[in-house]
Amino acid sequence: MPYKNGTNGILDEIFDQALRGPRIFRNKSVLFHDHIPQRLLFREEQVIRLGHLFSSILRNQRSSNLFIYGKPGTGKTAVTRLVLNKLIEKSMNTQQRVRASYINCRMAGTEYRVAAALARDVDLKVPFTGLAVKEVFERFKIKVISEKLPLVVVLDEVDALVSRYGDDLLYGLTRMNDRTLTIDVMVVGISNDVRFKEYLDPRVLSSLGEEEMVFKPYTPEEMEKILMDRIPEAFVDGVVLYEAVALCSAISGSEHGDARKALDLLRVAGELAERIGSIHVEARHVHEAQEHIDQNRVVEVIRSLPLHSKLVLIAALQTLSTGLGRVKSMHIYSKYAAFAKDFAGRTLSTRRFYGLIKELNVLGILDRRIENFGRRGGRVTTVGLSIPAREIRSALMEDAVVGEIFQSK
DNA sequence: TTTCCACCGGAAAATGAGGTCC
DNA sequence: GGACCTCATTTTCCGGTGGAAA
Repeated sequence: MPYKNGTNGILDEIFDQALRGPRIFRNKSVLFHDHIPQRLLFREEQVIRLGHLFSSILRNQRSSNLFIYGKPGTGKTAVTRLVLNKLIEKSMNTQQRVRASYINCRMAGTEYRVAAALARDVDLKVPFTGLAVKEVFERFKIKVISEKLPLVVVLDEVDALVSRYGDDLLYGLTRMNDRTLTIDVMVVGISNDVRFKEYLDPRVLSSLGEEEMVFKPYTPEEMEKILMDRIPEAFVDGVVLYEAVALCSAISGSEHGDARKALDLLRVAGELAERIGSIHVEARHVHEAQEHIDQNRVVEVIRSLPLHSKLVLIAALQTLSTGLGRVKSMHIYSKYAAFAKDFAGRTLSTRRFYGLIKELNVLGILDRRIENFGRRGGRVTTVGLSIPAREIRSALMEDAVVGEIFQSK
């Protein structure tokens, strides 16, 4: 579509349409993951139970540690944060001060960063790096003991921490309730992985698992009611058609009852409807939203890949363009090695190359299989594409270095 | 049944850049 | 300024793999 006055003209038309076009959203933010609603449908039981557990802390008594598990999008984080926020609010309105720390271990990334986040939540200054984890934890412990304030620590996606760094930090936290230390620390561990408990040291398991909570997936009917509950706050009255809500519930219901997926679909469907000037959010917008989310994910993933992963992808594209459906990974490696030498100045080892192929497979871009060709051929990795070559190529073209390779070939 | 191929992949070590502490 | 720390990435080492061929 040609625009007058170049970029300025494009922006004028976009902004004018936003001002003139029909209004779809009232408050879009309630459809984002980080929004914590005032009430959580179908989770009243969990809210009440967690409230009872947290209330001991408010009475300055030691509370049982808690382990929460359930699949993604079942409300674990929302319930915990809702009750935690209420606890903090209550403690501020009364004389009973409570310290609370919520840390997402996957977002934090490393054991050091989790320890540093704990320390910062009790108002300690901790550098980004340079100290031993034990040192940071020791400073945190000294501060907590000196303050004598009850503390609630919520470690979300705790499996990401334990699977990579072991359970030393968890052990240290659960040991803080030792009778010789006169402080009350409640540890709440949240995990998507039920088997996570198998990796824990029995001492940590017996302490962390004093109480357990399981969050079951939402049924499609429950999901529909949750969406209906958010719609009056999120959208202008009468904008969202029932067919769109039913479809969002059905799609997310088929993916283990993930409420986050349902909210994403509804939000993106609303954005698409708004963009084309529609006065309603319809089922067709939900279908488009699903495609849009999948496509955007691929483009974003490829765009954010490091240079050598992009070079491996180009090598795979070029090797596969010979017409074969699948190729041996070593054929891709020789092509990659030539690109890497010319455009990156060095070539990664085959071991690292296998790692990159595996990562691209996990990301859903390459299809990696291990096949056996017997005594002559041995056991090799063969590679195909998981998504159309043109999609990969167009995402890769955005990179200056990689675009140059395409132009030079 | 054994041998052999051509990698595969786990574990540990190395690297280099960021930092703190004394 | 030197010892020591984290962290992400990469390399090195070496035992493992599984099915066709011998």
